[in-house]
Amino acid sequence: MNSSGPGRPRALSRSLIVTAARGIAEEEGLAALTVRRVARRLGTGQASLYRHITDREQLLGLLAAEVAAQLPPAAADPDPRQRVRHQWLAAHDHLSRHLWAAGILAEGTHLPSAAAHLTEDTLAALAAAGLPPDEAARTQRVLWKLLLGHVRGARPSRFDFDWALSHLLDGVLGGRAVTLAG
Amino acid sequence: MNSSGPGRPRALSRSLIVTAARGIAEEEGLAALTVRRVARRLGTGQASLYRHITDREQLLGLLAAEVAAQLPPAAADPDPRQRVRHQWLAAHDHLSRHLWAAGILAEGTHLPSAAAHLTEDTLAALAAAGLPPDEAARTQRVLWKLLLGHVRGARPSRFDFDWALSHLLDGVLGGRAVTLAG
DNA sequence: ACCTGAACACCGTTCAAGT
DNA sequence: ACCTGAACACCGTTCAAGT
Repeated sequence: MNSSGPGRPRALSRSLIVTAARGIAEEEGLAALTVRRVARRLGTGQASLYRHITDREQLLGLLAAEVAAQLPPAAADPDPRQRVRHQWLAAHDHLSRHLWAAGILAEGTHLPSAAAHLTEDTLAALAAAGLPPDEAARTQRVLWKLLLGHVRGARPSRFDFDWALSHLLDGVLGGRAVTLAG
Repeated sequence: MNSSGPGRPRALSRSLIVTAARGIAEEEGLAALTVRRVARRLGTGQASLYRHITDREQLLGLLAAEVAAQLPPAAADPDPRQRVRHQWLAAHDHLSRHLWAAGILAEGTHLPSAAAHLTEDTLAALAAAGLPPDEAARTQRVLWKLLLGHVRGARPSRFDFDWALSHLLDGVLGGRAVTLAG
């Protein structure tokens, strides 16, 4: 019984707002996510939200950070190339399930920091595959752009993404062997 | 002297609307491009525009088609791989100069048809490089996604795009030699 | 001291009233 | 017959008035 008692009219909080906003985004997309709709869903006046968030932009950032934090962990494949491939395919699938968040993540200046574990896992795997740090960093940036390019906009294709991902890794890692000794 | 005489108050047309709209988009971005702003720039009532366009969405489509039609022609390099690379680098530069159009092109269902010559040039070059038609078509789709992914959103890098483009072409064309005889 | 209704300055689009 | 002012149903955000 976690229903609020009759003497406890409402307890608005940032996390309640984020949850309500995410519900709208998941159900009806980003365009339907208006401040007024969130307030209506929570049974509050629209002005009340501004006690807990500074503006709509910040709210979108919070939502995108949540989705980014739920990006999949590293795959278990012993081959680092396949480890990268599988983690990014899983990332593709995750973002495909939350398409509304892709646009926010793409504009975000510092938001990919919420996807820090994906970045770190990728850099580690690419290093294990013998790629120098600067090329690994560039590859990681490019994978991110490739993923967002595939997931946003019309006619997304998981197959095309996998194909591009594989060929890009082939091109980058080339004939590079997984050398166990330095 | 092409100033309108005093007895000729206005002659609104679709192309006048598109020109005015593009001016606003180039100067202040897509967010500033409102139907009312276009009307104000033309000295008309906002309702009058709807005699020549069906809605804002259609207007955006017309603008994006214009930008797509101005994508650069094929480069002159004798090596098909370099021909593809240089045409897509030029396409990157063109779209970078008209960033506001990238988003519209990305959503567009049929709009890439306005970029038909880029598609055709690329398919021809990839065929000349020995790629079978289905792989060439996939490569072309992926290049488009890669370009839009790079150009939209934060921190675009021409260098990263070139790097990804080159490595992708390497991965796709592999050791494939340019065979002159079937 | 805290909350929020009503207002402000915008949107895209429609339609009845004007010429 | 053609054009368009004013209205409608929305926005995000602010602030003065209410408890």
